[in-house]
Amino acid sequence: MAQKPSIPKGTRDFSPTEVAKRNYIIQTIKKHFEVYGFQPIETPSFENSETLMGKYGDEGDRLIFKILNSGDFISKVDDVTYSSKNSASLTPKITEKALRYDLTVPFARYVVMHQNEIDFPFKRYQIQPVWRADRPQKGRFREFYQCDADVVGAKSLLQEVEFVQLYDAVFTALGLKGTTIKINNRKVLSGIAEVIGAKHLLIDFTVALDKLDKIGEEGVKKEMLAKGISESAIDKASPLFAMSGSSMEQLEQLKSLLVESEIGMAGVAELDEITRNVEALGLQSAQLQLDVTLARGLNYYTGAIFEVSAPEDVKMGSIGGGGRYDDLTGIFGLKDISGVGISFGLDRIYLVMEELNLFPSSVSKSVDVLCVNFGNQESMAALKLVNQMRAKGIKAEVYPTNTKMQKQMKYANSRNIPYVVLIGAQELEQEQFVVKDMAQGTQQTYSLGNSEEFTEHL
RNA sequence: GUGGUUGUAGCUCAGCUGGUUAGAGCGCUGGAUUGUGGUUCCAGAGGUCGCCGGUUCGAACCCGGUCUUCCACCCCA
Repeated sequence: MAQKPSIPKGTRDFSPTEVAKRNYIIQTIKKHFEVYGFQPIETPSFENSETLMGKYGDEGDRLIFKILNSGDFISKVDDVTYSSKNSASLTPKITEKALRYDLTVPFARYVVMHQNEIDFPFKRYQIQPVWRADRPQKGRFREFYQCDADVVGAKSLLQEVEFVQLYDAVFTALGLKGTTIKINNRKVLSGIAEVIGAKHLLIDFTVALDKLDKIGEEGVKKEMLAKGISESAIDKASPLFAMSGSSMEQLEQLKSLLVESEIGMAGVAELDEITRNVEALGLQSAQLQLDVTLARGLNYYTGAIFEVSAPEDVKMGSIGGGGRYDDLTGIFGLKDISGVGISFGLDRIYLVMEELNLFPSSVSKSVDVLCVNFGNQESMAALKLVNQMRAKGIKAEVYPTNTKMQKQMKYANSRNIPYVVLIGAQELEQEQFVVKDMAQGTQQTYSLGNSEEFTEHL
């Protein structure tokens, strides 16, 4: 019995047009990564479980796809664990491998393993799929691509400035205007937690603060209370809810709030330097915005935190994120290596560009030239011409069968082919070929012996 | 992982309180047009109503389960 085919939830097939559009984004990102001096690496799709587990928090562990061991794995489990029916204790005994959850942790592992071959500072980029056992939504998949660029082994804040410029350069090149690059600093968040006396509740505090734009001031306060943050502490933090004005103005407000906190002031100083330098260099189409409520990736970020949101009129989560992590490689035994990086969410950028109609029509063009097939003799002449064009790198093909012209023209039209070449009996006799410009509807005749006359315009 | 939502032709969607052969637009195929697509006209093909089970004389419609989509939470690209 034939089964109805399907693919797992949260995964997708990509048609030729979709692949072309995805490649267009990838090529643009790749080009800029390389222009900025990053070098590509690739890592395996799956890692040893212990490399990934525990690096993304409890929530992260739950979302990691585990790979079942091969062979008779269940007989190797001891009876106590087996009969406990406890997933948490059974899982590590039957799954030694897991699918990559992001590109940053595998990169940290890579750096530690190859530390003796690497020239620091090491600037690498990596464009590969990652997997998360999340419940899918719009713009949220179980298999998706991340495009990461990171620098390890350099503490200078110049890197942060460059990453902001890199974001701006890529989004400008893609024609994606009006993106907002939000920036914050983990040290500022630590400072605030310290000043209000909730140092031990930093994560709870920041996770709640992060929701300000979503659930409002009252909602945030309520959540903080629920997490055990005292009312007086929340009161002290209240200036945060009313932060406004330019980045510089907000920094001034932060300075007065954080005078007592050494770490907080260090964060303010970093933000100050980064924003000043970005402002001095200027951005083309993106906007840099200080956002003290931004609190992503706290499991490893230690300094700057970035998040990019799509233009306002598009409903989409962040299309990029990143930050500085002072000791990511520490967990793998390599101390004192600072890293900072950013990530582009290919699939979400795709959805945003599709919604805003930003893909150039040339992206989905399959070939440049299609020759109509009029029969054996004629198509041989066409093949000859096509070979000349292919030698010049022009994408050209001959329609494979001698069907009616209407059908061939329709085919060219629906495949978005800009030029159709006609070599029929008449043309063959006169050693000519006719080129129809599909967009204009115009036709022009060229000599078969002098095809350059046509091809040099392409 | 929790709560909800969606599924009808290739696509976008109609389909009355359950009632006979389930419709439209677009697309597709053929013809008007034997050397001209994108415009026009005519004709035609195409559907186990997501899947499994139940209620009923009778189910696209009601009930249960399941898969999928999307949404909120969680978290995140």
